[in-house]
Amino acid sequence: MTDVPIKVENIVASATLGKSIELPKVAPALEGVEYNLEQFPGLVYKLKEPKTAALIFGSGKLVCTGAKSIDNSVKAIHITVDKMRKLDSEIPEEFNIKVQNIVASANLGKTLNLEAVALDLENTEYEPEQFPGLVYRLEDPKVVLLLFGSGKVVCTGAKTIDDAQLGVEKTKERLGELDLI
Amino acid sequence: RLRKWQRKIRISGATERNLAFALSELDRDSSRLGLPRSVREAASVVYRSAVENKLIRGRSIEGVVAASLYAACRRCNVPRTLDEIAEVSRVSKKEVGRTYRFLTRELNIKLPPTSPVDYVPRFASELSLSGEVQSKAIEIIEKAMEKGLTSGRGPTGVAAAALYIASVLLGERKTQRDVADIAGVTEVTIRNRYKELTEQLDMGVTL
DNA sequence: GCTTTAAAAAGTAACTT
DNA sequence: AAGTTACTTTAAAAAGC
Repeated sequence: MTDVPIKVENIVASATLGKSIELPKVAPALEGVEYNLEQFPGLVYKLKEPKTAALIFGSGKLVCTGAKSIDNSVKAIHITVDKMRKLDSEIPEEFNIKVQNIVASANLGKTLNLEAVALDLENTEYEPEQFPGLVYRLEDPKVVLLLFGSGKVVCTGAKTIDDAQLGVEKTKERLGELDLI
Repeated sequence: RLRKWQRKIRISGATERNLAFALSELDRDSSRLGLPRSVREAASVVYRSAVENKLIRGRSIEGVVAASLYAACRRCNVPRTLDEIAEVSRVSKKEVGRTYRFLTRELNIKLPPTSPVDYVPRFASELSLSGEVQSKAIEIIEKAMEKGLTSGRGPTGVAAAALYIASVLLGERKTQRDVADIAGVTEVTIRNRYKELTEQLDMGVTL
């Protein structure tokens, strides 16, 4: 019954369109697209709704970041690819999409004494000179959490929402076992 | 066989040359930071063990020296910030921090986060503050730590605010600007810590 | 390792007003 | 002194230097 609600803040997903793409050819279909091939090998296209950013590569692979739900990430990718297909009808209608990372935030409800957590909790890094959060690496699920003195937490590295949720719960449980919360 | 022998000589020659370079680099950084020989020695011990454990691969000697020195300063309780280390070495703050994490992990060196208390003597002497002010500042910091007022806050900012408060309380007032400059933080940070400490600890408003 | 994207947490910094 | 913007940390993919 640990039941700590988490909020998904960002989803990173990749798609493989299955066909190489001539970036200069599809670029005109994406209003406001940015591309400095000297600086970065992909096109950068920002969608307003769902508010996301897509990185499009000549290999036919694409990365979508910024969505707050898996549905929106998938939706954003399809909207972007549909526009590209208007200038390149060879782009398949169906392709694979894979969630690569999920960032979520949560509130443990109680404040934390980070110096104490740093001493007793395993696999942590805490360098307040550099960053106010304590870095906690969980092995199962394999996620990384940032713990703050306020009791707020950020969980990243999860591939599924369940893992992000589990990561937060296990962290709270472990803190409880060590009498740190 | 002769070839193998020559290679061995060449390699050990390079090893010695690298060690000599590392130690001269360490001397240069240490003197620029005004560190005592004991800290320099501690740093060379860290550096040598890094070499023995083959941790230099893929890293610059300067970077490992800087990180070793950063670690030694912390272990000897005479901390220098990553910015200060980066300033005197020719290594970026990011590189020093990254190499430091690598070394502490690989050499199983576990250092607790720098305590604001360790910055008090240095800042106080640069500000010409008395031992009474230092003691008072340390007392303030210890109370703050007990109440969890230091979690997530930069150690230099906490030390600076505590010294500022102590200097006012004991009639040796220094301006926030002077303290901020010595501690390497902004006046805004001192004010934020100052408010937090005076409000959440005892102290009546002493502004 | 770097480049580019997005987003949260909390502290600190650098500018404006 | 208040506001704003921006940078620190974490993860992950993409193609290439």
